[in-house]
Amino acid sequence: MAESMLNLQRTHRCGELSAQNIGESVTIMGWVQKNRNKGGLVFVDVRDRAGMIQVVCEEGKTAAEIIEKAGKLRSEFVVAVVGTVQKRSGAVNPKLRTGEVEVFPSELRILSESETPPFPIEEDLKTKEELRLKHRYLDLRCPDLQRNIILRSQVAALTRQFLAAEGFLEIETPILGKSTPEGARDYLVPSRVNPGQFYGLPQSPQIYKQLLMCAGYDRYFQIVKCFRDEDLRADRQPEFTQIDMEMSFVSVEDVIAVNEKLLACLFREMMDVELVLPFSRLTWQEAMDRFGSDKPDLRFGMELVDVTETVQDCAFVVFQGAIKAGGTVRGINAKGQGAMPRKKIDKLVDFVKDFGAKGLAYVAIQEDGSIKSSFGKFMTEDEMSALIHVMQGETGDLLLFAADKNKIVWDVLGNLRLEIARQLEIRKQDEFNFVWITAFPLLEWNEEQERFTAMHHPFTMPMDEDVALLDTAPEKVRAKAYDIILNGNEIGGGSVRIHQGDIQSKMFEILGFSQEQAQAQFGFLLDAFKFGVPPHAGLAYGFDRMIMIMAKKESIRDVIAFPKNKEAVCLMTQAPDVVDEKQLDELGIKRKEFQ
RNA sequence: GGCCCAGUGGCUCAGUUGGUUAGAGCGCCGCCCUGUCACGGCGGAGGUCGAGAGUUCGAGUCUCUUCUGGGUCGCCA
Repeated sequence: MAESMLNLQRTHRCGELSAQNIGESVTIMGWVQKNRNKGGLVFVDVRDRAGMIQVVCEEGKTAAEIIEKAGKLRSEFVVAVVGTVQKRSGAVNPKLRTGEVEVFPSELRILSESETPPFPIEEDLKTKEELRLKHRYLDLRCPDLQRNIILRSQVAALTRQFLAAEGFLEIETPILGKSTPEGARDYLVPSRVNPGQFYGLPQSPQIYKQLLMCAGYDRYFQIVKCFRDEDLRADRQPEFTQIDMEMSFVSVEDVIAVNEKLLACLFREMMDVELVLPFSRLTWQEAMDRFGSDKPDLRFGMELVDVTETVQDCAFVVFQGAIKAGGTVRGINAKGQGAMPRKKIDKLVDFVKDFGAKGLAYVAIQEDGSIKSSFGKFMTEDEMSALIHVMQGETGDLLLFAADKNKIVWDVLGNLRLEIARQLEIRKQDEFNFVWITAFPLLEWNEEQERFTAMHHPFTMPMDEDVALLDTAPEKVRAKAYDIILNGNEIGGGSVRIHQGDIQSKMFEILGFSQEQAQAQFGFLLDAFKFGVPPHAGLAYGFDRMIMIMAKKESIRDVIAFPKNKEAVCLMTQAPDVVDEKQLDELGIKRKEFQ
C-alpha cells in the first residue's frame, strides 16, 4: 500500500513555510499529525522537525482521488505532498507558525502507513516515562523533545566553533583504556585477544589530555562520552557527555577567563541572555559556611548563620552536646514562614534525617510576637532574644537550627534551604546564576578506607602557599581546583594539574599508593613527566546537565536521545542482555559464574 | 543495599466506610458533515483493576509477598 517517492524532492520543511511562500509550488514530506475530515473539505496537518503545515483538500478544487486518499490518512502516516502555498481563505491560526498559509495539493503520496501509536505525539506529554522510553523513536518525535535535541546539537556546534577560534584542537582519545580503580567504578570490557584482561571505559579522558599537554598540543578539547558504573539519578546517567578541555602554560585565571567567554557566547547565541562577566566567586569555605553546599544556588538568600557562640552557654543539651563534640550550631531563617503548621515542620524534620541529622530545632516568631520553639524551655529570655537577633529574626519568621559535626550541619541546612525554596517556589527558571567555587580541599578523609582520597583527582595541584602543609597537615591543604556552578548545579569542574614529579610522588604517598602501585597504575604518566612537561590546567563540563538547565528540564533524560532508566537499562533495546555461550567462551568467561 | 511514591481499557485519570453489571475524557472503529485547527454530530468496540497468596459471605478497595517504573540516601576521585 505504501508508495515510493518516485522523483519527488522535498523543497521545504513543513514548519518553514510562511506568507513569503504564497504562490510557490512546494513539495513537503512528513508525518500526519491530524486529519480533520469535514466531508467535502479535508484538512490534514503534516509535521516534521521544523513544525506543522495544514494541507487542504476541497471538493471541486482538488482531484477526487486525492480527497479520497486524504480521507484515509491516519496519525503518523508518512506522506509527500506536492502543492501550492496559498493564503488561508479561512481563519488564520495564530498558534501555528505557519498559520497564515496552507497547501493545496496537486499530488499526495502515502510513503508509509502507521499503526495507531501507543501514545499521542504531542507537546507536554503526560504519558509515563516507561512507555515513552520503550518507544523512544516516537517520543523523540514530540516537539519539545525535538527542541531539546536540536538545542543540544546547536550548543555542541557553537562550542566547537568557539573553541576552534580560540586555538583549541579537537583530539579524540581512546574509549578502550586502562582501568583506574581510584574514584568512580569503571565499566570493564573483556579482551578476547588477551584472555582474563580487561579494558576500562574512561570516567573522563583526564590522563590522556594531560599526556596531550606533554605532547605539545597546548590547547585541546573534545566533546566526549564518559562512563561511570555508579547508581543513577535524575541528573546522572551511566554514559554521559563532557566538553573536556586542557591548556598549557596557564593559570587558574586563564582557564576561568576563556570559559566565562565560552559560556557568555553560548548563552548569548542560544538563550538570548547576556551574562555579566566576570562571574562571582566563592571559596569552598565561604560556600560551605554561607550555603552549606559546594554547589550553592545563589538565586535566593536564606544563608546559614553560625550561632555556636550565641548558644554556647544555653541549657539545651542537644546544642551543648554538638559543641562539646567539636561541632557547631547553625541556622537558617525561612522568612515569613513562622506560621508553618506543626505537621509541615515535622515533615522538614523527617527530611533532614535523610542527611544525617538527629533532629531539627526551630523557633517560630508568631504574628502576635509570641514565640513557639522546640527548645524554648531550655533558653532564658535573653538567650532567646540574642539568638533571634543574630538570626535577624522578625515577626512571622521561622528559624531552623542544626547542631552536629560541621559536615552534617552543612549538609542538613544546605539541603533544607533548597527544600524550603522548592516548597515556596522562589527560584526563577529563567534566571541564570553562575558562580565559581575555588580553593577546594585537596584531600578528603575516607572513614571506611581509613585514608585520604583526592577530592578532585590525584593530579590536582595544591595551592602554592599550602604545599608545605602536605607533610604536616594534609587535611588543611587547599587545591587549585574550581567548579563552575549554575543555579545550584555543578555543570563543570577542573584544576591546575601537578606537573612536578616530586609533588606528584608526594601526592601518591599521601593517598596511600606505594611506589610500585603508583608505577603500575600511572607509570606512563610519571614517565611522561620525566621528559619535559608544561604547566597545565583544564576543565570539563557535564554537557548533558548544562543542556538540561538550558532546556529548563528536571531530568537529564530529556536531553539525551536514548537514555537509560535508573537500573541502567535501555527499555527500548533491553540492553544489557545475556549473550551466547559462544561469545563468553571466546572471552574466557564462564556463564556459571553469574549464577 | 535503605527509605518514599506510583501501577485501573491504547493514553491520562476517577472509583466513598470492602457491597449490584468498574466509570469519565482523549484516542480507536463505522456513518454523517465545505473552513476546521482541542473541529462537530450520531453509533460502536475495548478492562485477568501489574502478578501471586491471604482475610472476608463478598476485595480495584484491607494484609503479606513479588514485579515494573520514578524520586532520593549511600555511592558518583
